[in-house]
Amino acid sequence: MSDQRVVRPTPISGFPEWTPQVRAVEQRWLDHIRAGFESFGFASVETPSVENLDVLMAKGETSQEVYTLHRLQADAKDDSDARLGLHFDLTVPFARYVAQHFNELTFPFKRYQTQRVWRGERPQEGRFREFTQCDIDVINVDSVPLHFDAELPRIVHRVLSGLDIPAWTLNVNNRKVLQGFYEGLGVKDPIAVIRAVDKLHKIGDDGVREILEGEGLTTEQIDPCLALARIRGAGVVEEVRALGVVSELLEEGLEELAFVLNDLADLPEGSVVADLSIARGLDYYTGTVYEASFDDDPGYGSICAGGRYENLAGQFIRKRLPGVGISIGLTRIFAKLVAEGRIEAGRVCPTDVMVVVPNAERRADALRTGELLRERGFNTEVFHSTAKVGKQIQYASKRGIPFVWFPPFEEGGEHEVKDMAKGEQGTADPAVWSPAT
RNA sequence: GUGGGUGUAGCUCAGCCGGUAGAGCACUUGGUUGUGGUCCAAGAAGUCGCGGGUUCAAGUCCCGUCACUCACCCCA
Repeated sequence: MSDQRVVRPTPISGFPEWTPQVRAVEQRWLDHIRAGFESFGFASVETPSVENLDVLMAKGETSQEVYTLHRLQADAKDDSDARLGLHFDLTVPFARYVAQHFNELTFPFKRYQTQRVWRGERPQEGRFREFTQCDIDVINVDSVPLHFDAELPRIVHRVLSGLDIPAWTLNVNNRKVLQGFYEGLGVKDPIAVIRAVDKLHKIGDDGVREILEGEGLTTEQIDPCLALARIRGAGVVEEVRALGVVSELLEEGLEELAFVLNDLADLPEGSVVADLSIARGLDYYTGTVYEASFDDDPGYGSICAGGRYENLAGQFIRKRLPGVGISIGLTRIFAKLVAEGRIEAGRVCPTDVMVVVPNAERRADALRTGELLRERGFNTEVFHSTAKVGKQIQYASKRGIPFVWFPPFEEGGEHEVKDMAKGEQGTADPAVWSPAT
């Protein structure tokens, strides 16, 4: 080592990265998810990593910590980039996208979008500043059929069931049920109640009661709110009605919820469950809401979430464009398995065959052999120098390459191939050889 | 943003009551001539996060700072 100064590489908190072995698995996941989305007819869309800040803030809620863009060399007066921010989810960019390409799209527009998003939060386990979301949304003019509210959980179920991950449950609720119920109780600020009840799993009944008392609710109001939040599973509609609260919005929400659940009745029991404690914070959702978590570790956070929103794109176009969407938190799920050592490492490299270069004179022949194998569909690399044969094989071994190819060491000699796992070696013809014995 | 923990070779860490750094793994080379995963031998590699202070002397004590990490908040 020289006495040159070195910039010590340190991990940047909240920006995960993987070894090739692990990345190989992640790529398989991505392929699987993509195929799952496409099997339902959703089309892929990709949007820039940045949006205008006023687009990102269109919701009016500045609760998200947005990373903004600026050039290092920009002089103090130059704020030409200051209006750009990295997107913190894919729904807002999607809404903008739909408004912008309105004329070119066919509705209802069904798209999937798998991209990284950025949030300037304090990272910790399962929570990142850069992570990948796999989003599917349906957006339509004026109204979106309720069938889509049921189709999205079905897609998620199909996709997640194909991945080797711990047991999870997708909880479903409907904002109208909560809001209608609270209104029926005469609560002044239903949103505040939704926020409080959303914390039920963490702070318990007493904690929620305390907050609600602070909001000025009476015991006669708080008790039904807590009772509502406890309702879960089959029979939710009847149980809610049994609480005796009446409101038009509540009834509407119950009917929607019942419709969705009924549509999903064929899924394995326990995979998609009605849970009236799910509220989804203060997001833009107005109807159906989804939230999935691991059964054995619900505190880890939601691994998949979404819902229905009325008119999200309304900020960008003078049309009513409601939608329903759901997002799989790929990074959060994947990182948990990586941390727990549950990812069975994939290949270090995609190479099927490594061709040995016997010596400088035979290199051209080795390259030709590599080309032939490649044309036949094998991922083939020709060793990068003329090191000792032992070194070359060792390299293949470390890289987990299953076959090492030996071109003739002398003009006119025979090719040989070695099965690294078995340690067996024999003559072979590169024009017809295949690893299946 | 608030509070706690940690910061020593590429990685995981040790370093007792202060006396100018160690292990394992990884890496390089060798164990001769065309063959890996084991073994043996040798070797290379450290601004002890950074800055300041106390001291004859600091990785070791004190202060500050940065980074990482955990909890809260919030969320995928």
